[in-house]
Amino acid sequence: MIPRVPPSPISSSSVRMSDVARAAGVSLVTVSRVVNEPERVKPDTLRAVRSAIEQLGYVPNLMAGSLASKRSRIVAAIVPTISNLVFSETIEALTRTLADGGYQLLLGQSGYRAGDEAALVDTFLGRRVDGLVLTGEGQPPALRDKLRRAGLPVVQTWELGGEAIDMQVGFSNHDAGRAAAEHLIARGHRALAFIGAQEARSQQRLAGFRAAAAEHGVSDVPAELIRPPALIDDAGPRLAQIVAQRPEVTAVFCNNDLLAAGVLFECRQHGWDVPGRMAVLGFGDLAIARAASPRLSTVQIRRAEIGERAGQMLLARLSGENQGARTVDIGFEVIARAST
Amino acid sequence: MIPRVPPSPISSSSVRMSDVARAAGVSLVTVSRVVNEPERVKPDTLRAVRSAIEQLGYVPNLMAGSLASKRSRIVAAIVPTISNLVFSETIEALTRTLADGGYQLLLGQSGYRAGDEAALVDTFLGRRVDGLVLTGEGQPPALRDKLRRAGLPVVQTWELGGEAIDMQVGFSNHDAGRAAAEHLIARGHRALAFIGAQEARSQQRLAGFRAAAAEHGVSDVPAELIRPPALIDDAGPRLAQIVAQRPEVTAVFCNNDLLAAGVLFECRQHGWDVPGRMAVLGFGDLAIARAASPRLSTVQIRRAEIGERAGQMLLARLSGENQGARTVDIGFEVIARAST
DNA sequence: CTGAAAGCGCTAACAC
DNA sequence: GTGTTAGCGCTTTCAG
Repeated sequence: MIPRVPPSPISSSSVRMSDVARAAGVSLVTVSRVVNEPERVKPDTLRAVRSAIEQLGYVPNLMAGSLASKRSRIVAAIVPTISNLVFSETIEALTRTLADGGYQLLLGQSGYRAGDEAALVDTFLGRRVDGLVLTGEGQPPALRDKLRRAGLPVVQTWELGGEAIDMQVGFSNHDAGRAAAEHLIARGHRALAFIGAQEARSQQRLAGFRAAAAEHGVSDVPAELIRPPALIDDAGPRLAQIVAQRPEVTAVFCNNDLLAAGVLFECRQHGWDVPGRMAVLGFGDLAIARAASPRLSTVQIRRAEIGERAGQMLLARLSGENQGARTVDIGFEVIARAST
Repeated sequence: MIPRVPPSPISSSSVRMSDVARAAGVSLVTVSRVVNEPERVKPDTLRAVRSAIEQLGYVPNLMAGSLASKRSRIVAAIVPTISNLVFSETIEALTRTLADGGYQLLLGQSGYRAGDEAALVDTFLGRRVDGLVLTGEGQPPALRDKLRRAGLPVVQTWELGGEAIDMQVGFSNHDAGRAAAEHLIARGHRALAFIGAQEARSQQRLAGFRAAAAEHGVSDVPAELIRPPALIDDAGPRLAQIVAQRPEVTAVFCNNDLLAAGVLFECRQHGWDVPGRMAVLGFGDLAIARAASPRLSTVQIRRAEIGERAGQMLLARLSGENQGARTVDIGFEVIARAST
């Protein structure tokens, strides 16, 4: 028996719109309409074309479509690193929101290096992405200008303030730092310390933390700044160092919950009671904060909401709406649990 | 004084290659060469064209380039979710490796739903991505066929076995599960339990775990399977449940280190000594394993290496090399620390 | 509701 | 080394 050719569609990369048109006995334009605006095609034609598409295994070339329509349906996002829960949850929500709106996400990682961010922006502009999501608000002026001239919707996330390039969704890291200090001081602590990262937003929080502390007469707040990426296993040694140099410290504000968990473990290692000997305040309200023992007090940031709102703002603009808010403050909330 | 027009480049989206050509007094093709193969252009011309590019603020339209050259320089990756450290570190390494090779990463999240994965693949094929990275090896036959017909390089990650679509880089989850059981049994444990996720790879590990246990006469291994996403705060309650129903259990294998950390915290809550009352074995060797107290024994997976190797395999293929390995086993290693 | 013509901005041959 | 000629596969007018 002669083996028959399997009834499989031709390789997708070789079937073009015109092939479908011929097979369905319509013009190419009609096929385009079936794909993009099916409601404007007569049901009979629609059915015929769709069956041809099916039969041939046609996959529209979105690249060609983008070139012709000047809309790529791609949005790019740049984060310092994706392997930080803090950003990955934002990106997850953003990806989901965009996907629901028919957009895909091109991902870029700056690795906390400004030069890389600029280079990525160039590539993305070259790809004619329809929108851009950035992390932070500290882009160099040249970059800001370039983006404004490019005229595409841009959302800056995770920090408010500065002069927005276009739109912003985030919160005040400075205020969050203030709130952290006030929480610890309200609990009676006067000797505070800070563990964070050598990175803009963390340093904003430190500034706020110190400012609020100073207002209560606590003027000397030691800080340990870890060079990114700040991993959980950096936290323990840093705490040990703080305690060695400043044994009077009774409360530490950690710039994310993972670091705080590291501090919790370190305390356990030394047998220091938390919060008796050392109060620990985290940042972010990651799942680990709720699971830790003792339960971790923390500054809650609704990370997914940042991604969602950023996606919605972008989608709104891309669909022609122009009156939406340009700045969204999603705020933060100090959650008191057992560790402070 | 009449305010002069600022010396800023025209909006990037309006300058075309032909504009640069005119400004530099060369043909359009020469500009294209300056952009893509500068070594084939005479230094003088090069300089002239580059200065014109600079002056006009020209940003090449990669979309048009892709259409003409049939290479998008985009690779797509699909993971269940990016907000799981286990995948995000792989994606981070992949993104970096690809970026160094001049490729960008389009990100898709399947949310552990097979249907979403298939839909994403369609979109990505439509965008004519040059390569594809998938998680796992359990794609439905229709999808596998479609991908093979599409003829683009595909790397499946995080699991070995099955019939590869094209290339694979990962390890045997079944064997990793076996190794976990053997480690615990070697430490004298006979009443084992498992906490994992309702998800293919986790279940492979469970199967291996149970198989090895059975070989040592341990035939009844209770398992708690969490519906994804399995967060750290699910772990404690599950452990509590296991202990309530099976107080004889003395060792638990958690399917990632975050869950294991949750279990550690839960033990602390109850005052159960680890590993005295309960031995805890993690999976992944995330940073938290090294920071935990007690230090967490775990099955180490080199997650970044998966992303790196996947990227390299793709880049090699995209640059025409065809003899590289199609399957890379990156293995795993049981790391004994203090928790077992 | 459907079709014909005219590109989108670039690269791939092939000449010169 | 550089230029000329044809498209890449689709969407957009604008007619009918």
